[in-house]
Amino acid sequence: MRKKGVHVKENINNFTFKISKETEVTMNSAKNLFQKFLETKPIFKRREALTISFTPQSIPHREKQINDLSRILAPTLKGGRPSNVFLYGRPGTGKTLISRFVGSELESISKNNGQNVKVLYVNCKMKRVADTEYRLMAYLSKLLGKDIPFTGLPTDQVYRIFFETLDENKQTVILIIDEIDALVEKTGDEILYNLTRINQDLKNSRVSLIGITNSLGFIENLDPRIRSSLSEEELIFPPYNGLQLQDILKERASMAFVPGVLEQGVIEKCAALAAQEHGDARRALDLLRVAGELAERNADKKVTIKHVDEAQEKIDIDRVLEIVKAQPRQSQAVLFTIIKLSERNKEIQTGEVYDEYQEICKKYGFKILTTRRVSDLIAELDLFGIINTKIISKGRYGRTRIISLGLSNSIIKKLKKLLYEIFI
DNA sequence: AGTCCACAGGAAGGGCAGGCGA
DNA sequence: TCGCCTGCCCTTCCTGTGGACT
Repeated sequence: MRKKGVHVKENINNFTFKISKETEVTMNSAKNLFQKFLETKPIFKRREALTISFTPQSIPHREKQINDLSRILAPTLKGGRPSNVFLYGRPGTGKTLISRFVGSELESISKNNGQNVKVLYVNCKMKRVADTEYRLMAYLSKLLGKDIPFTGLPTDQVYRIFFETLDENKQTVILIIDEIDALVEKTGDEILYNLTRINQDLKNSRVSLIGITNSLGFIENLDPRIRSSLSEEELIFPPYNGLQLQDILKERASMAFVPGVLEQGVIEKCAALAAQEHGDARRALDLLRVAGELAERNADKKVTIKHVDEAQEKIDIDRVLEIVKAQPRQSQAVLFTIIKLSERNKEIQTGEVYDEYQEICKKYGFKILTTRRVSDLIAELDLFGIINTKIISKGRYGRTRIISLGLSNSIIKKLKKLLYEIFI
């Protein structure tokens, strides 16, 4: 006898199993979705052309920077040591792309010329990879083919291993250190002092540094000895304007999309939105890629301006959710406290946050941290752009941070749901 | 002018985990 | 196994701050 709401579905590959009516409906809708997806004409031809890891054959509106950097690195081809160089510019202005692009060109030309040139790239914002002195040295040694444990060795030994590995062969090494300001902020500038003096300890090899930073004031705060040797040459990367971003997007879109799928005005809209974000080409590419993905997901035939608007919101939500998911539990508890308080008041003070935070800790069984630590967690959330803070003085009633949420209502709603799920 | 408040934030160090070499 | 090293998270202690109040 058949049970109510359950029936027997027979023999897919000789298996017999029972499924409920509800499950059958879900399976059918999934089947329909896959079918619809298969029947829809593809939108993307080469999606990766819209990702930041893609290196295009040409880079519009950066001819000057490419020429300047090439001129600085050219002495390598005649066995000389090029000057150390510093690249400045806002995010998404092409610093990383161009340094890697010129680096790989240099590597291939030097190979043809019988020169041994190696370009090593490291991003100091890669957490747990290259964000401390030890890890940076270990990572660079690994790039040179020498594995060093994650921890355990004295730092001077890690330096020694790196130097020895470097000096094993006669070669010129171009060391690209991206987000160099993040490294110095965390570990101090001693590491840069050591790196800028690296050639004094090498017999066979030569090393040149390319430092990359978004922070224009970074170099001013360095020790003068490091400043003079690190920035022997400097290149500035100005932000792209709307028209330049359009050129970049048109070129990438022709590689990424099937011809004719982009509605009139899509590229212009992505470029305009990214131009508002300080001319960030990365943002423009993300917008176009996500708009395409949303159209593909809806099985739409064309990418429209509506998709770009949706992409804009999706990127913001995803960014915030990813950051919050990656935070330690205590930081999430502090954020949860701020969200809760902001439902009552638009502006909150540190003291209120700490009082409410203690209640939340008791409720969810977390350890209560000190005010000092919570103050740091609030500062970190501010740094991520999730909250906005401003230090004010209330005269006799002390100094405090005024805290507000810098997010739209839809993001706050999703964030609250996410934090509830994590805590329960 | 001096005092006071409620913090901000720097410095030092403790405790723990992960890992190495002897 | 033990001593040593590093990174990380955290606490404790301390000084600094700036405007209202006395």
